[in-house]
Amino acid sequence: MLEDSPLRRDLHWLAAQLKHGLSMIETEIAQRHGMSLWAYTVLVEVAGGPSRSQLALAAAVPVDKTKLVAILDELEAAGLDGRRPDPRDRRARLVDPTDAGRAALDAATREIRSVEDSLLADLDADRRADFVRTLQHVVTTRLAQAAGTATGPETSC
Amino acid sequence: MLEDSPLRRDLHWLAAQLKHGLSMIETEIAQRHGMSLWAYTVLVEVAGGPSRSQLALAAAVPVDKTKLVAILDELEAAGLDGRRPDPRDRRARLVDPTDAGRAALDAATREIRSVEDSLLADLDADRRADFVRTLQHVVTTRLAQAAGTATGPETSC
DNA sequence: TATTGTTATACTCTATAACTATA
DNA sequence: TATAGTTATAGAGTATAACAATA
Repeated sequence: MLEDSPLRRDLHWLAAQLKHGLSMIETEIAQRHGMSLWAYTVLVEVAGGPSRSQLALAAAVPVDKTKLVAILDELEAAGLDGRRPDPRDRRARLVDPTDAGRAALDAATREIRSVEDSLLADLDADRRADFVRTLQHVVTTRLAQAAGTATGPETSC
Repeated sequence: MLEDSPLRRDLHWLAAQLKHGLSMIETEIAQRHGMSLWAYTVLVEVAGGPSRSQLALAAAVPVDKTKLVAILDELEAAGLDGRRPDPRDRRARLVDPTDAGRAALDAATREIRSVEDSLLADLDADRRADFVRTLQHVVTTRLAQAAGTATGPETSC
């Protein structure tokens, strides 16, 4: 047998637990505001940038364009966003949030940030900043190298 | 709109990226040693403890007992573990690794640890220990509180 | 009657391909 | 001919229920 690693439970297990736990919590929050977590993720992008076509939106999230159709249907049925034809290209449809959509998004975002903040609340400011910075570094710099081109679309929710 | 959070990308997104990236990498490693990542996860438990029934194994991983059947079939077909009847209860079957199973497990584990270690390799020892300790703390202590009973079985792979 | 391992069934997600209307 | 959006189809993965053998 191999001797014990310094990582009691490995990084993969820890990341899976954290992701799964946050998914559960944030799914509940999103649903309380009338959205699935995927719909919340899309609405963040819809409200966070200029009016865009569904294709541009799909590239930004990122999510498959065929899946985006169902998500936008859900948001539209809940009155949280709307589609209108692009006057310059009648094939395309521009997506915009409604006022209710912006309100629901802000409320849900406040709750989600509050939960994520509270997870780190018992760390002092230095350790907390260090932790987040290190996690960002590992994900954006080291992981991209190690995984090569492996990390495509469809990574969350 | 809400003002920017100190988390550029939120914790959920970072955790999802890390988990997804490690899944891709470790799936490739496991398959190079003749296993799926689920089979590797089960084999870790099989080789890491005493001979146990499938039910005890399913509880330990954790994974559903019906799913475990298929995973053990895969391991058995690859010659990495074996099932034998429990002499004290003929309903139950005890699972043990073969010599080839232990060898494949050790080799795969070495590679997986190497990848996980290399992700943190450019951090000095203090920051690295701090990061892992904080992540373990957040997952095992803070997250369990916040998620309540939400984190059931089936959390990884 | 309850439990172990197994098989069968249904359900959810996702991935791919095909279709329409415009360009 | 190519592109934007949509719909339909197929596949993987998971969850639930039912079953045979044994306790």
